[in-house]
Amino acid sequence: MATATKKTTFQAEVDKVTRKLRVDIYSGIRLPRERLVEQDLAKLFNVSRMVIRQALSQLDADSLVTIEPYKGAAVAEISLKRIRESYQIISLLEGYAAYLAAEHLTPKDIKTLKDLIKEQQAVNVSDVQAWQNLNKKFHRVINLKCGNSRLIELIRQNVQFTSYWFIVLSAPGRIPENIKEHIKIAEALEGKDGVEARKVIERHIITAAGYLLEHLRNNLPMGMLN
Amino acid sequence: MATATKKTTFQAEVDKVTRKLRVDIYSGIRLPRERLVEQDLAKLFNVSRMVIRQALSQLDADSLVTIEPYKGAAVAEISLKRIRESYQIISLLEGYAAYLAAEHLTPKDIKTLKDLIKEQQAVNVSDVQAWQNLNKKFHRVINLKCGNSRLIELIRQNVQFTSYWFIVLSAPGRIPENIKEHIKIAEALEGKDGVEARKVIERHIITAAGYLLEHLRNNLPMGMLN
DNA sequence: GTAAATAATATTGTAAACAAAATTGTTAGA
DNA sequence: TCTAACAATTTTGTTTACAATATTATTTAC
Repeated sequence: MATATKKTTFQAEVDKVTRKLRVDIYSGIRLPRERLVEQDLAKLFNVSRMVIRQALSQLDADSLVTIEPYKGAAVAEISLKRIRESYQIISLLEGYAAYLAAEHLTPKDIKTLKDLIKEQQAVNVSDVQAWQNLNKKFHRVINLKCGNSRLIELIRQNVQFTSYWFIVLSAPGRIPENIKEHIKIAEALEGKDGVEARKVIERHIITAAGYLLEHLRNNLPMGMLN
Repeated sequence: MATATKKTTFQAEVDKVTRKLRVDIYSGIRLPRERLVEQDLAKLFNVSRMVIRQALSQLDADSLVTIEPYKGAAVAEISLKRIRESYQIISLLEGYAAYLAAEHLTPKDIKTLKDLIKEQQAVNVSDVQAWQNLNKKFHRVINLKCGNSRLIELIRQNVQFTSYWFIVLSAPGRIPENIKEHIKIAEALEGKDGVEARKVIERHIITAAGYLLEHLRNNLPMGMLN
């Protein structure tokens, strides 16, 4: 699967189901502890039970669901500890990617970053989805130029995490500050100052995580976060 | 699987086969491009074909084998690019782990590190396996104290890579230098200087990777590395 | 003899049948 | 009414049989 280029129809179905379930979990349509019964899902998606089993197994590997023998799959719970750890890792990986990318980014890339910042400034504060997309695009432009394909893959895997509904919903208050930091990052990269870009990105992400955790502590019901 | 605590006998068999195949590949008993035919392996290990399928699928996720639809599994090839990228990531992760661990390491941990260094100094230069083990132990003591369980898991996954036979075999020449660097790392950590420990570890690993790549370029037959 | 076409075989992919375990429901006894 | 034992049902786990595809061998036409 890691390198698979061709796909069988079975694998295509698995991918489709996996993606759909992933989105459902990230967007809060399926909540933590909700049971995921194979036969039900098979009927729902009109696929064989083996497709569902495979999909659930993948989501388990992503820590999005938990599987217990003879008990089945359930949407995984989320802990503050887990969130803290993930953001720490993301800041490390993205900071380093920016450091590496500084040498590879073309004037055209810098232009793209600046354009994205303009778009971000034009976003309505209440449109968290739009902000989320532009934020991801900004970081992706940088990450993709780091020159280390495995690092790119690692970032991709870890960054998915930030699509969780409770994280997206926590964004609005800090959008202006985030944009200011994006400007600093773009400036550092334009000057090919990888060390500075790294510093700013690491602080950027850790700061965001700090506010996020504070917000979650205050606003999410006990039991939601285990 | 990620969180699975209890295991069914089927899963136990899968794990066993996976481990065995992994060791065989890392140790060079099974070489790149070698086909892994399900039925043959099933007979060899005295397990059902599905056990083998599952095991191969896991190894595929680890990039140790490649699977193509209706063609089957084969031991994955290794590229210099892949090696370079992996070491870059390991240096990043372990450097950061050391930075974090500096605050958590106890005097007892420091003692353990110093004892390991003494053991390393006593190792016979030709006993690469012994050196490899002591080297891994040294780094593990530090990593385990970083306080971020996901980072520990990430390191565990990426570090496995260094068990490849051609990497282990490349070690002997640089053992003394490595020990000197270990001493510097232990000193930095004893002084709770996380920033310094990080710097030394990053340089330590990148330097080792540089020599390794040079060595491989000169000593491995073309076609071995794709 | 060579190359294309076709058959035979080997190998992987998938679904469906069956087995094992957990969960729920029911009954019987106190 | 409560609990313990047991039966019924649901759900997951695994094997097995078969289908799909690729590979190799064989035949046939030139």
